[in-house]
Amino acid sequence: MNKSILDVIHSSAEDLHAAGVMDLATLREFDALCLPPVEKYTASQIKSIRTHIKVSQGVFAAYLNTSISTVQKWEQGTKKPNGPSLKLLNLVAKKGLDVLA
Amino acid sequence: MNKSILDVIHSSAEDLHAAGVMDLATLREFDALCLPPVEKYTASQIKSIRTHIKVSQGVFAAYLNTSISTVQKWEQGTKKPNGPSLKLLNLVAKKGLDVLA
DNA sequence: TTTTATTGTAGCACTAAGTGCTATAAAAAC
DNA sequence: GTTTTTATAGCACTTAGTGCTACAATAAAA
Repeated sequence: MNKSILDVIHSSAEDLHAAGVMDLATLREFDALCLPPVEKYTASQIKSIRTHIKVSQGVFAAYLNTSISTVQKWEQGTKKPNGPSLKLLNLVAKKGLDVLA
Repeated sequence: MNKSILDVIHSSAEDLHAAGVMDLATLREFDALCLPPVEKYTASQIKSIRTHIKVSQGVFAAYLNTSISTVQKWEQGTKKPNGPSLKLLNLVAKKGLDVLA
């Protein structure tokens, strides 16, 4: 998956929309196709994401709006984060905690 | 919950950190306390969030990194979004879809 | 207008994530 | 050295998440 190609497609779609050739709904479809792939993380990677930010499991859980127990199980590998949780982890890993504030 | 008070606390904590009086970990604790409360949405409210953005259930699901089936059940009231999902819905409702891109 | 394709509704069934709780250990603060 | 915070480990339960199917409603194309 070449990101630059997706970027070109994306900006082209935006231009078409700006020119009135493409409606908003269709533009959104293109946007969805150009969404960055959501990475999966191992237990230790999840822990790394948190420790690099220097927050406790409790604070991390608060930002993600989940329970301490859940964060613990992610980091121990007992349970794996589901789709939306993974999305949040990706956001934090790539944009920092502040995007969730 | 008065948001302006939280804002004052938050910026005060940031100042203390900038002055070297408060360490990063403690600052984070304050940040977590000042996190905006995550609102719960009814089924129809969730649908409104999506339709206002003018995206299909499929596109919406792609942004949230969840399944179409799940979005449908949220909107039908069959199932209720869990913590992290609610967090994402709040982000979209308050900041728009682009924060997830 | 009729057909075709997309989008959304409704319900069934299953699995695993999410959650709470407890006890213990490790680390940090005092 | 003591206390407090933070993290680990495991048990038990509930329900969200997911896929699949069939059908209805809407939109697009012929």
